[in-house]
Amino acid sequence: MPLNALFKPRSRLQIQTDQTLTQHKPKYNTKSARSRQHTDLRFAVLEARLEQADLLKKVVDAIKDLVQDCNFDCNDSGIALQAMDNSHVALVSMMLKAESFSPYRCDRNVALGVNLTSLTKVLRAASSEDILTIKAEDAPDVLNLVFESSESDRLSEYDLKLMDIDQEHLGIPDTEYAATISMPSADFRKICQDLMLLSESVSIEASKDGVKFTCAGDIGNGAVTLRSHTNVDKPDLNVDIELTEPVALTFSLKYLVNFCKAAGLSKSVKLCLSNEVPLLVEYALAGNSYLRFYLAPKIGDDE
Amino acid sequence: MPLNALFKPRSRLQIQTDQTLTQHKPKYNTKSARSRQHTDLRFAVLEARLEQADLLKKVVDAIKDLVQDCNFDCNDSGIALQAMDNSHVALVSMMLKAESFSPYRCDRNVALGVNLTSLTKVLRAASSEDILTIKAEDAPDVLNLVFESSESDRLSEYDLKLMDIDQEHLGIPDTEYAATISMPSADFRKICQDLMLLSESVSIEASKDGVKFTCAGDIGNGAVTLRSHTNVDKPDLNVDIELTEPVALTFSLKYLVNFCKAAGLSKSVKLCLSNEVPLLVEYALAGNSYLRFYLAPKIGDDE
DNA sequence: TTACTTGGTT
DNA sequence: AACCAAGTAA
Repeated sequence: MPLNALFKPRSRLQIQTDQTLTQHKPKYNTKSARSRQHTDLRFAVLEARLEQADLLKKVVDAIKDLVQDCNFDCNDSGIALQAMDNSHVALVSMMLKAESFSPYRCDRNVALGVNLTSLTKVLRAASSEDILTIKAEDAPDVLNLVFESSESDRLSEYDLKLMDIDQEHLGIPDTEYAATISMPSADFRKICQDLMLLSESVSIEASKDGVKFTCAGDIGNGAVTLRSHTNVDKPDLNVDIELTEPVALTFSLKYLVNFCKAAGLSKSVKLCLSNEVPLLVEYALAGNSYLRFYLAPKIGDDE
Repeated sequence: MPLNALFKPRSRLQIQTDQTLTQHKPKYNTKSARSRQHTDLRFAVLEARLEQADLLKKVVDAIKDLVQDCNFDCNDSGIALQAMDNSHVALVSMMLKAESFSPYRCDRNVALGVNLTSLTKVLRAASSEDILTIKAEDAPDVLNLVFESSESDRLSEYDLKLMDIDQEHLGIPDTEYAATISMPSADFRKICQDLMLLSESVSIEASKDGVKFTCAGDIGNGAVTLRSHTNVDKPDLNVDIELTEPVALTFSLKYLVNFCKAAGLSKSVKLCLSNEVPLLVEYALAGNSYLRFYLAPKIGDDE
């Protein structure tokens, strides 16, 4: 079931799937071809400094296989990104709050249409320890990224061309989930990777004192059960389950494994489930920022 | 611009490019087909022992994609190799001095025409830690390579058939370069690899206190600036610039990335630039040996 | 196409 | 030193 059936598009009709699929080649903004020397002289509407370039590298790494092109929507509260994958089964929602930067300034709302493959190429040039500053002008045709090595003996500056992206924006309702599971992100990744060797889909079953991941495939069946438990010394390793009613839903493992690329961003992951509603997989980041993935459940014959 | 226009051929006219291109299939010497058992009984004109087979492996790895067949010119001072790539834009010049071997003996000048792909196959059999001895007879039709494991519990012996190679030999003039840059070879490799994702060519701009590598491509522009700095503790990481006048030249990144395969041979690399003259990329090896690459700059419309 | 080996990165 | 990616060989 596509996500659109579960989330209502906020402003426009669903994008033609064909159109989405043929958008592989970036179509860059064709405004005046300003030479890069002029960048500094124009007024930067956005300027955001990230102590660790690593954060953006990992975020983009985690979503670039789901989404090719998308807008980074910047305003004074931070940088947001929302995009569906081509098949409209998964949705990525990223929020990098202003508090995650030091400093952060955005004088005017601006949408930066970025091809994530190109952004990956640029970010590859940043070492994880580099300090990253991103800048954009008003009505920008490039995104400016500056990497400084911590010893500041190297300074790399890249201008990434931007594109106009016609983006569907879904309204994501605030949901009271029937079950909310917190668990170590590495464990969730391991479970999904292990079960994917047996089957294409996994059933996640939340009950009062545990979560059970089960799958059935040609070569056999698998089931991993985690019991909720708390260790005050290592809260990252806690398995915590909040439940209003028991839930069992089935999801595509391919997507879950994909989401798990974000495991490097946070020691802990939160899974939120309710019947008839997409699964929410949330990685909390420092400064109230987050990376969220939504995945429509498989229902009926889909399984 | 081909290198021939910048370096004068020393003794013969330029090889027909077609001829060079059709020499892909090794044409082996067709002297008497002596059986390998006799090798030991004949007088070895050349005998050179290398403590680390690794050195030769890395050298050959670094040049085998540029050059298919070439002569190893051996005399009592060492083993030299000089060859242009097929397109005559790049030139490799290797010198393994006698001091780099222990021991080294060469009683008579001898040119060993080798197919580098074949040599790679043979060297693949050597583990990096092996002791390598190469031997050749007078007027040889094979090159004899012996690998001993350092524990000397394994002894591998290979005879590589040699070929007659009609080789152009360019005279490389001693140039006073306008700029000589020493920098960590790993950094140079990283910069070239990163920028290659954006563009086919890079401009290298040397000024008094820094080097700037810039490129412009379809997805955006990139610029990496290194400031010269010295750290007595880690001289390998120094960025040092000797300059008589500022220079800015443009080069093909494909070739530079290729040269950077040699980064494993030395922690440091030297870039020498002057206007109208090929770039020299030098990896210094132990015992005054070296591996040098020359690359013709892109000029005018080439950029 | 898959598995392994090698090299690079953290 | 361990992990991850890419290239190569089967």
